[in-house]
Amino acid sequence: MINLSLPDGSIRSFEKPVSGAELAASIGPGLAKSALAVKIDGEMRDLGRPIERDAKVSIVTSRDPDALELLRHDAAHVLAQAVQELYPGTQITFGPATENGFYYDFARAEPFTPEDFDKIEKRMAEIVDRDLPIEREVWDRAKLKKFFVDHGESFKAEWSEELPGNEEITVYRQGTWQDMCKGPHLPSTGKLGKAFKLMRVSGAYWRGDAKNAQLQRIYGTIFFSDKELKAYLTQLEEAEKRDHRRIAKEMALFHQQEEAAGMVFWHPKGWQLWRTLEAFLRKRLDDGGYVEVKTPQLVDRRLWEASGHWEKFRENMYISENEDGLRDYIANPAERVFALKPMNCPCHVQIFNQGLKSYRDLPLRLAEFGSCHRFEPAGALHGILRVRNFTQDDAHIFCTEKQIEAETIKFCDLLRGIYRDLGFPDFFVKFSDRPPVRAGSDAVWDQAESSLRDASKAAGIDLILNPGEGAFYGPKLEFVLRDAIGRDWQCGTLQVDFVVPGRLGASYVGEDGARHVPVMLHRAIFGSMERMIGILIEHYAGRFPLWMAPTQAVVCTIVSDADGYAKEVEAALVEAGLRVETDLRNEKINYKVREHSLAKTPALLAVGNRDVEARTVSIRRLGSDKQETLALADAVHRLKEEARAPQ
RNA sequence: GCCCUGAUAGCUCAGCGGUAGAGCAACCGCUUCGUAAGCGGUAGGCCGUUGGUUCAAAUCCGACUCGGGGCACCA
Repeated sequence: MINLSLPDGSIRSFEKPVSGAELAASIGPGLAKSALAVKIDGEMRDLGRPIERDAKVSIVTSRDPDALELLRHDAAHVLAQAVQELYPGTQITFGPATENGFYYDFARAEPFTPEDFDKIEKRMAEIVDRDLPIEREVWDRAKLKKFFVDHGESFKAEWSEELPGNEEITVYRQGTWQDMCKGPHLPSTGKLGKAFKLMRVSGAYWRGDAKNAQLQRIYGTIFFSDKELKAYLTQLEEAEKRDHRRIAKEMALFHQQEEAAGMVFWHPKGWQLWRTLEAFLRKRLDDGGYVEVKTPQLVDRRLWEASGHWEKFRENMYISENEDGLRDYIANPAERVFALKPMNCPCHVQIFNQGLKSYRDLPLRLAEFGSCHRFEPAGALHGILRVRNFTQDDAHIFCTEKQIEAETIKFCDLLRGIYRDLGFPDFFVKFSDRPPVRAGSDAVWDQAESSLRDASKAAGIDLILNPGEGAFYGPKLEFVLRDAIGRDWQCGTLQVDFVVPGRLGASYVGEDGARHVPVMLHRAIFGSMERMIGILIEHYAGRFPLWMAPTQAVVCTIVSDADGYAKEVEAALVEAGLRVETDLRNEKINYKVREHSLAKTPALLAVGNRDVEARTVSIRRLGSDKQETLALADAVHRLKEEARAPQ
């Protein structure tokens, strides 16, 4: 007797094992039809497999949040089948579901182009119409290897060899096509539906390694309904409209050009935004007990050798010619060679090292808006989100081991407040531990990792583990914020470093009168000014809150008779500290409203003859077509209050 | 760096073997108007660079440069 308990609490008993499909049919014909899979004690299984033991079961339909992943994985298989039918000789490799859809990686000499998509989509639809049953088979390892070798599937053959020996190896068959796969899958290709679309083709490496063969990856997405697919495509269009490069052009914030690839030419409006954010952050740092410093861009190789950067980070550094102008530092290793700083930490240690420090000086928090250069591969560059010259809102906290916890808590509080005030109430934290290439002994890493973990716990922060992703000198916390359309961006960081201070000879005199090496906490909140500005542009779609907006208000005249008064209004707003422009052009108010609205100006102040007479202004706020007429002094007062940066 | 894709006026884009096009912006007039485009005119291009095919190339082919989407890398 097998007892299966259903989500509603009822229990169904069967004489012998039943399949998920039979269970669904026993509950009702509607459910049998919409059943896609079954969850047995929370584990998703094929509908056709017998349930052999007592368990909590639930029938998975398209309403189950986990069903989408199933659908997408199946779509990847159908894609692969369609491609192999259309392009014989193409090898299959992997094809998982992803967050937004699915992909499948193929090996084929001829490139796929987006022009092939129509054909492939049609064939996929055909396979859906064939409604092929999807069957699970358990295969013997040797048979599997031979099968793949015989069928010219060298990648699959390679992979089949490496599967752990104790695992059951399953093959899923749909019609004449099959793939080695763990499953689970839908009962038949007909369940897929046709709300799918192939999105793009790109390169990918076999097993994610650039040393391996290059495969062709076809991306697609699928939903249970056309309506959801359409909504997703609309959302993509929305995201494209928010693209910071597009908005930057529209709002004249900055530009980039090939003579300085990966760097930014800030225009007046963009630089104003930068200055506003820098001032906002600087105030918080001042209040938070930091002292600001400024250190050199170009620093002798010897310092980078001492810090370990020359060894661990040199590939990413810009190396200069030496002092005498000799370019060939390889032929003249004794000559002095400089490098543009890729990080600020070694320079901050130099400041720490000036003069004898006592434990009474700790914690010492040295902050810098430090401009760093890193050589990034051309393909990695992306607008101002990924650049080669960026300005870190960097700081290094020199402290004792005992102070790590208190400093971590203090930092998390500071960061939380800043993210909230920028408009990002939600963030999460990743914990990255020791990477394969690193400096420092295992004992030091053990200590660093456990201090950081304990301190995070004390700060009330939940950590998501991110193994092997730490910096070469220490483990780190990475703060990831979520934007207005649900995308995640890694910005802040806190890194514990027991290595670099010692290497660079930092020490302080302790209570015991002996010399000790301080711990250094590397930390950033924005991460980089450039990147944060890019994120803010996309988050707000250029419609910044008043305090951030480069131009906060434009005074628009309705008739030229109001020109003199408009200048007076402008002067009053400037006097109140607002960033204002005046539009005296001989254009209709409709035209001016449209133009300044498209330019995303937060406040428009229209003045006509009535306003000249009554000393009023009519305010129209971005995003609303309502107007409000106020006495000039009231309008100035109100805007001034609202334009104040969050305190 | 690798794969796909693209490059035409300041911007957005059409043209895809036969004399280079539109809208917006710019400039010049007219228009003074109360909340998302008033009217008319003028000017603006080595069709990314470079080889080739052709009677003829923005258009077809190759190379290169740069942009975009991914991969890898990463703040």
